Amino acid sequence: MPVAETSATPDRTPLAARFEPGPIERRWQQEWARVAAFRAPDRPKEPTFALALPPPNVTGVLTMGHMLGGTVMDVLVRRARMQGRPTLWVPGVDHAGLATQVEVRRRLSKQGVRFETLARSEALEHLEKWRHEHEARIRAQFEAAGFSIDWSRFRYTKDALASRATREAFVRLYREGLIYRGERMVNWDPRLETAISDLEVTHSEEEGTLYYVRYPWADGSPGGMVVATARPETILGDVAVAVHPSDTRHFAAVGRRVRVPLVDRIVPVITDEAIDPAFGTGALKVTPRHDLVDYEIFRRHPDLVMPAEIFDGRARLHGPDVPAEWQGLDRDLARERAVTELEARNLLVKRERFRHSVARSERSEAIVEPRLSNQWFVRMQPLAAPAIAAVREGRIRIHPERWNLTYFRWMESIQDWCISRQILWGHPIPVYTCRSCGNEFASVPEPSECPSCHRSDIAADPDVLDTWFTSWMWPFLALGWPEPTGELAHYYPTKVLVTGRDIMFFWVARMMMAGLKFTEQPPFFDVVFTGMLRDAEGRRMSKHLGNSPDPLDVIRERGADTLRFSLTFPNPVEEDGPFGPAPLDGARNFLTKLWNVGRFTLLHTPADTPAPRAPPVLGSETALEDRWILSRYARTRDEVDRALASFEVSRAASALYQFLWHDIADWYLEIVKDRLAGARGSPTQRAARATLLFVTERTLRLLHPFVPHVTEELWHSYPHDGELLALAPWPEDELAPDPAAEAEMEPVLEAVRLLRRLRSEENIRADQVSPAWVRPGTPDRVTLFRRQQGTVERLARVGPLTILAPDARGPENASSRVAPFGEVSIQRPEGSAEANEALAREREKLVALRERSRARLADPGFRARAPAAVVREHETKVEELTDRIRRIDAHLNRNGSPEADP
RNA sequence: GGGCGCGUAGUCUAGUGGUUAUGACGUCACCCUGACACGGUGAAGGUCGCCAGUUCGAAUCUGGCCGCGCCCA
Repeated sequence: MPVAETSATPDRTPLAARFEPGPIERRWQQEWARVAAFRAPDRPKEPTFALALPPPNVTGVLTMGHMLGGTVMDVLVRRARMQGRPTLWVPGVDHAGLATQVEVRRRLSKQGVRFETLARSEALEHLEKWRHEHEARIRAQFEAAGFSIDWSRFRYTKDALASRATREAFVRLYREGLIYRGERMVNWDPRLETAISDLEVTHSEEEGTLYYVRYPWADGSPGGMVVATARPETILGDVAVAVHPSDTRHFAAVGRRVRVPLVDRIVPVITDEAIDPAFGTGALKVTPRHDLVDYEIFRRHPDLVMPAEIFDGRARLHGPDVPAEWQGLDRDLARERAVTELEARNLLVKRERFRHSVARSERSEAIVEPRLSNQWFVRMQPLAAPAIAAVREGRIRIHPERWNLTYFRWMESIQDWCISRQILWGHPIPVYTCRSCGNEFASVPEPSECPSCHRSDIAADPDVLDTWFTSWMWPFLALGWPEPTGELAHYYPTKVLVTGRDIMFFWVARMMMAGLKFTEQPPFFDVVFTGMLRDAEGRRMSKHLGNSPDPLDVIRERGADTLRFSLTFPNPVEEDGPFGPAPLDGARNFLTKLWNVGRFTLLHTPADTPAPRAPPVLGSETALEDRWILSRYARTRDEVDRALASFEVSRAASALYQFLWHDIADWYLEIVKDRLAGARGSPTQRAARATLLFVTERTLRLLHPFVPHVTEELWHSYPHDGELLALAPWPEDELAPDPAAEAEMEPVLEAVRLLRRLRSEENIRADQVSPAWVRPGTPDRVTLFRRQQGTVERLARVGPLTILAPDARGPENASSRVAPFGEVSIQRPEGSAEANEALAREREKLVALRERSRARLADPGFRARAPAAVVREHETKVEELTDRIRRIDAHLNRNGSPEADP
């Protein structure tokens, strides 16, 4: 294990010839852990940078989506750390009450054990076992990715502190009247036998049958009301038939009474605005206990009487209104029986297929049974208002900004939150009832007596809390709230939250509400939503579909850095995008490129070279390519900083990709090869070495947050100060872009490109060096090309390259291209036909371009209204194009294919 | 049904009023040139969904239409 001194010299590790991620990643992960590089300081100097890892559910293992979020977070955290800010990335896992219980229940049932028959303690043991297994797996996955998490501060949403915080929050809201218990229509999951929240219900279009049932008139007159229903079994709970008040078809029926089939209950025909006249016959049955809309209709009609329940918690028929022989039938059997019976009584008018929206429990897939039930709720409006204001006033910013709309829309129509669950795995609701005096009270500590009558005969509420009631406090709970811990004092509010937008409502919005309510501060200032990854078939990757590869497998096969980079480039992290072999290959290729650029640099860095502490000093002797690459570096650094400041992680990754591959590797490195291989110790060789070392070393720093292992490895082979790149300073703006150098370089690069193209068009063999000419348009360009002659010769593989005077006669037997800066020509090989098609095609293109600009200039409106600069631009363009066309014509004419200038 | 968003080369994508429309993958041709074939060089490939409008000027702004996606009912 290399341990660096704070000196220039040689703890430099030799570099393997081939990039092998596995050993590198293990080595640096161990080293980071050994020196506790990611442990947040206990007494930091401000300003700090803290971020709470969205705690994954212990339900399962991590998916690629977690890797994506983790990568974005690590980029932000590692950069902040390199910038010298005390940094805390606090991790944890979520007990995921219902979801976990479902998983454990499923596992046990495979072993032939019914969860419900277990003793409470035994069931909890199974749940804990599950939790421990998955917690370990999740942690291993995050560690393998190389995320710079402070594992010493790991938390769990059901640990003792979380329990304390949950009770504290509940009791505070309870005492303020923001939590209440009430009999409401809730979404009931009959398979799991618990209430669930609105957000845990998914709606889907499904094929169903619509039954038309005749309700005979109560007075015995012929006919009756024909009512359309998808659920004839609920007829047992009907209290009325309703029509829309303006529906003329049913005017005569309103106020009359009908006989409910199967139970022979007499009920009225009423009117209500909620009825859709276009559905069925426009007449609907009203079953207040089993439909939300019906319940609301019921409440608007005080004369109606609430019937007894007809379903139990497992959605099986029961109760006084259910015929004895139907008792215990489940919904589906009940429907069959009802239909059979209606047919037998000749009350089933018809049935038709139709598509309708079916509500299912996200957890169990069971069709949700709307059920009137006694549950605990949080009043959301008073909590939502400050959270809406925080976003509206810019105290919390959402990225990308367009999700603001979705956020506002949901927040502004927010419904009360059902937080009680009839399950085992969760924090108990801290409400107690005194059996002696009937007093109901909430208490943070477990109470031993009734605070009112002081007797100890108290009963705890049997329900537990929705998991989100704990996780909505995550950013401050994870830092120790409600205790006044150092973490809270130094690291709260956290700075940013990164997560998938699929949990915007479940979690993000609720966290804002909880933070503002309990800590009177936003829990974070920026929310960054990542996109959803899609598999090869274009489906969203999800735990649910099981179509995400295990991150551990991908890391083992391809390496963590490869995985991380493939998630940030080329597809933007904030958009939905594909994940698969193609992006992984791209990332691997890039890392190999980085590795080889590093190797090449080190090949030309003598052992006693000091670390590049400052940019190379520029002087009048400095080579153009050195100034150029330093300028490109300065631009790239600025772009990376700008992008990361606005959380555009992929834009930063892309800038670094382009710079390393195209500017450094494709151009700079090729240009300076000659200088590097030249006389030992010459000033020009030293300058090239220093410049190459500087730009590649700084690039390693800029890339480190994205691909930490490979950059750490390379950096240790570089001359370096300090022990770890992870703790090395982030590059500040040591130098500014140099537009003059870039402008001067451009004709040189363009000449190389054109000569290469000519070579290719003339089918000149790669190993053949052809004579070539450059005829610049101006004397100062002549000077430029005389200086850059060697560069053009080597990069374009031409020679000798003759630099002609602007008015010189062009070469014979050559193919030419015309550029803005002048012309380039290459000698045609023996026997090559005179091929001017390319030049003629170029001419056509230029003529078309010139026409476009001329047409613009001919328009008096353009001259009058366009900015002077734009007009001048087009005038210059026309001149330039005319010049180029004239010169093309000169070549074409000499080659015997004259064309007139139109 | 309501709302929101998105339609740019075969695929993914950059580009919020004037650019010869960006890049990646893929395709084709040539090349194992001493950092890298996980590579190099070159090329082909786009009526910027369609139709109107605003403007001197529209991929970019507005409206309508078509298609796709998401959220909510």
